[in-house]
Amino acid sequence: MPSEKSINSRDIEEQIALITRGTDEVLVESELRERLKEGRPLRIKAGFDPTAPDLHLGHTVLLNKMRQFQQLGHQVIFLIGDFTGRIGDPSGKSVTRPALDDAAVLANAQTYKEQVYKILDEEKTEVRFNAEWFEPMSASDLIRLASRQTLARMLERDDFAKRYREQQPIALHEFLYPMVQGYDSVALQCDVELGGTDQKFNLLMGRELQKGNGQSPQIVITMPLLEGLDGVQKMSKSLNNYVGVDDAADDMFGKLMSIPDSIMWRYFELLSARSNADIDALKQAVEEGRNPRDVKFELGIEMVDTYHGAGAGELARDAFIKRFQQGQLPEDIASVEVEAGDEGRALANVLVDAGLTESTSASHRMIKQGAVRIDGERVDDGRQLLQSGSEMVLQVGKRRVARVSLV
RNA sequence: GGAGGGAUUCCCGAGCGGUCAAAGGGGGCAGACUGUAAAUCUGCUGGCUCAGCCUUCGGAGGUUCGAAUCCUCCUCCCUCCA
Repeated sequence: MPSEKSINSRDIEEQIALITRGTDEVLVESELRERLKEGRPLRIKAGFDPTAPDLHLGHTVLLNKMRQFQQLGHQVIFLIGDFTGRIGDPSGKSVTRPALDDAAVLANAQTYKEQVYKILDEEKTEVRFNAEWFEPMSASDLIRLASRQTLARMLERDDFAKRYREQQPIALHEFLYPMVQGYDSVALQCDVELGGTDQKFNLLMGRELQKGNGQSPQIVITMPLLEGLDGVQKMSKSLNNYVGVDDAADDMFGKLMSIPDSIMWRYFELLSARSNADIDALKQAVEEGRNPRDVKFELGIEMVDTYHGAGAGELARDAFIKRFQQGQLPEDIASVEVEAGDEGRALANVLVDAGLTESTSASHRMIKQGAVRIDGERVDDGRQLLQSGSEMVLQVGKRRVARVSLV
């Protein structure tokens, strides 16, 4: 970590170069330059929704940028939108989110901290909750805030325009979301706000509101959204195409191996700590015939090392090779006890009891498709009875395995 | 406040009195193949005591031998007018 004096000693252009690296947009770069010249630690904000406490690699793109600011000696504010979370972010689906009670918000915040400090420097992070300034706000304050924008302006936002066009419902309170989020910047007197490209509208709202409150408008920096495992849609929990920072090492590695080759370089660019020169060297190697799979191994190893400690990556890779390349069973198979009763229990039901299938209907389907094995032997009858006292390894497909003992 | 349109299985979307557990696509899962859980091909995709049975088509009633399909009321959404 560089010391505080580095702010002044570092060349402004050098800071700009680091800050803009990997960003989607910096609005407005000239303003950023002016702000940096002031020579004080800038207040850098990024907001997070308290309803989704499990961070995934998509979030880390932003967190890495926050850390860079910390390294340059600036003040990073990790804002937890406990109040805004209750409104429900309009982006994406129109499903109303459940209201969270205070206890749940606090618990989520705690989870956030544990995960976030794998990347951010705890000492240099200010954690804030926006209920702090919104709870005391009166109805007249809120209406005054709402008066600062127009319907036409709101409908410029892509989310809203699209939903309006497609005849999807837009509740009025959703228009308040950008206003409220923008007001956070006023309350915190931010110099810079970071967010995903999908947040651009909300981030710019902060500028508007700051101007209206006599503050200099914050500089807005958007980071590209990381594509999920499918390589097309953005990484998100709801699309189930994410790698969680808390995922088990083997899981994390396996998920990263499943990304299409085409998206591999994007992951390197946005997630890897490697220098551009190193990444270019890897690209060069693949062009010259190196197996892209092996380069993907490198990516998996680096990510697992980052979140599970040095050395964990190589272990995960070895386990992956054994299991998927050589078809061996994983080393640590979960053990499950299933009650069989006096007459024994049908295989189809045991699979459900052991959590390997969703329903007995699903069991029968899997068996019909040749996906089920008992101790490595493929079976074709789901009605066969398994007697109590026996023990076996049950597999459904390549990924679901359990050591089952019948009692 | 008025007029009209709509709500279908995870999602989109057909169906408009029986042959509907409900077309097609997406997603997901499985099998084969492979350099990987990539790509490609094939199959499956409500539940159960699974060659049979049971429960689904916004909700509640009703008509009918029989309703996702017809009627009544309710809830929610969209469009136009005010």
